[in-house]
Amino acid sequence: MIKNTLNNSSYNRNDYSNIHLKLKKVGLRPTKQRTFVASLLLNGINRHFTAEDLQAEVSQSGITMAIGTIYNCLNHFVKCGLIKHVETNCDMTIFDTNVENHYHFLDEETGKLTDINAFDIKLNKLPTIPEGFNNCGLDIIIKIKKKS
Amino acid sequence: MIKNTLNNSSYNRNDYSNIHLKLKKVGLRPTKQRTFVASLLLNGINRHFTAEDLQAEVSQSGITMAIGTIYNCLNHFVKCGLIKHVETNCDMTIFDTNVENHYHFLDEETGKLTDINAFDIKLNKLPTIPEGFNNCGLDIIIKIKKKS
DNA sequence: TATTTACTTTGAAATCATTCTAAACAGCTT
DNA sequence: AAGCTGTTTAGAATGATTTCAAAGTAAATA
Repeated sequence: MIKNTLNNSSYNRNDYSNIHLKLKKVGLRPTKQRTFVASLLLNGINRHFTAEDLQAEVSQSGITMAIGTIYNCLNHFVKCGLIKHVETNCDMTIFDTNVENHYHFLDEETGKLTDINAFDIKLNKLPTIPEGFNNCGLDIIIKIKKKS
Repeated sequence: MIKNTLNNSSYNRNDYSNIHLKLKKVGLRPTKQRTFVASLLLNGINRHFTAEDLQAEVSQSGITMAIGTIYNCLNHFVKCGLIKHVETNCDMTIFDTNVENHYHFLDEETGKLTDINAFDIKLNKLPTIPEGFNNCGLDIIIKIKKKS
């Protein structure tokens, strides 16, 4: 019985040099775990997901990663700007691979998020940022509910 | 030794008839606990607070309320539109007594929220709400961070 | 290449906000 | 006042996330 870890996985058969570069560029040591997660997340496809979602996806590749490592990895990615949190009050933290300006619909009943393209909302006036602070991003959530 | 509950508190010396009306109007039975919490929250002053904050405040009035009751009460108030959640990814749920349209600055480092007046943001274009759904509110959060 | 150092992963335990439970209690209706 | 139903309570349970110490690994040094 062979335990599937990153040591004997398909990891070693792929070329991850571009991902290694991305990780190094933000100051993260490109471990196998981070590299594999980055290969799933940083491929240009926009996604919303939870830590648990990601663990399941990793698992489907025949690879085992501790949930603590998943969180550790995602938190580092957020801190380095590779992904971001969506500001919602949901019971689980939702991550977003799209770090560009864009917004969300939030189905209040199911918690499901849907993207809103940046050009579908036009902001003609914004408040002055408080003295001594920098603007770090704008989150807009339009809460919706199925008509009954 | 007298245990301070709502039974022997200042509750009974006040006139809560207007609060009772507010609660009845939204279909909530005006229990002593709800009435007292409503007297703290529904006085026209805009506040952000957590369940724990509220429990501390109740406690300072010499009154004991179980944390479960605090949550139960706040959740009912939200469901009835007396208060609302702020959509943030903070570790604790933040409630808001201001149910009118308005927005927030969020200090990413401290988690502190500050109000933005509705007229300080001008939205000139909004996306179409998905078919079969109703718009239930717009949350805007401007994340800020102290200049270093 | 071998050694060292610092950082990372692991699995399990701990934390902590929130919800649940069952019994006691309190509004409301008759 | 009786009875019905919804509410409060304290404490247990839940569940997402973090922490821990030990083992492992990338990178730096020699």
